[in-house]
Amino acid sequence: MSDVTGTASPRLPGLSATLVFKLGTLGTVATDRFTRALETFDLGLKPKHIGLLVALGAGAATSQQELAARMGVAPSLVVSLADHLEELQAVRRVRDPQDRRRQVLTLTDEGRRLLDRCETASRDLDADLTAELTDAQRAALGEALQLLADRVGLP
Amino acid sequence: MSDVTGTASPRLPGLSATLVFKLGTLGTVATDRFTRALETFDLGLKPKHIGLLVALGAGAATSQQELAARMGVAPSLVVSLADHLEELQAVRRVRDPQDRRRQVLTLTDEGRRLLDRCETASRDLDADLTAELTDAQRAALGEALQLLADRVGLP
DNA sequence: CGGATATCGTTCAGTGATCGAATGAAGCGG
DNA sequence: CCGCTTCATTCGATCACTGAACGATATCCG
Repeated sequence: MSDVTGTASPRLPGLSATLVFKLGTLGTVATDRFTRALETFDLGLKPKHIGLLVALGAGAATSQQELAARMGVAPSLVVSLADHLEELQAVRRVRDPQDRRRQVLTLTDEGRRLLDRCETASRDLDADLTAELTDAQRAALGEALQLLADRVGLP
Repeated sequence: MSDVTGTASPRLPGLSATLVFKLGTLGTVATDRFTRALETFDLGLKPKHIGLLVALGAGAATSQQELAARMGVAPSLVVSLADHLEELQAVRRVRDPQDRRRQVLTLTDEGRRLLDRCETASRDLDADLTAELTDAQRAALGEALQLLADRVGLP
């Protein structure tokens, strides 16, 4: 009966039914939980630190500029993240002999251990988060999110 | 010698294959895009403002404390968000006659219009984001995300 | 009734994350 | 050699957000 025009009252679906909205809110929740998990390590690390390690683990040794570009943050932020990670021996900072302006970052064994701990923690969070999903749903979700990530050009 | 495709260890999947990681990164992207869309409105609004409108639209008139609890932010933040939205005539602030300490917020028609604009913008972002998904995937994704949202107690 | 206590909204100062501009060292083109 | 660019770093500024203090109101209990 109601609106043939179709514009008046799409109030039931609503903004909160859109993907961007759900992704935004769930993303915050996910990041919060991961942040709390990180805090239990008691190393003063934030998600961005781990993001740096991940961006580093992907390819070979990388300059800080390159890292900043990959992560979408200011180069000056990479400095402080790398400072902290270097103190923890998770990364090594070496001047590139071919171009002595560049600081080449590489992942150390300690950094790999740290990444493993994060992976374990993340899997635990995943399990808790998806407790009410079927295996098929879990798989479909992971697949779909991966497609979105590819679409926007992420790791 | 050590890498290449031989390692059957759980190193290949990696942290970036976990849901929390994907949700975190995609959540940031989604929020960034929504933020940019909001900026085109040129009303000085941030996602949190819209979050307040959504939290408000859900139920009836609500006190600021209640809103703060729902949104998981400090009551003092609700003050400034509501200040801005009130200037834009998107919400009305009225002292509760039953309890004159409480400021009761209600969504105005202007606020509803604003929400509609946001919904339209979000649907556009959704369409772009999921351009490479099949309809079935899109549906499954929305469903799964809704289950996660329910699981963690979100709108 | 009346004083102690709790609650609501508001203000304000402080903190943390992030950025942008300025700086200095190093490379590069002519 | 000399300007021009690029890299890392430092530093000051900004923005969102919080927590503590405050005043006004409400509620409880003797």
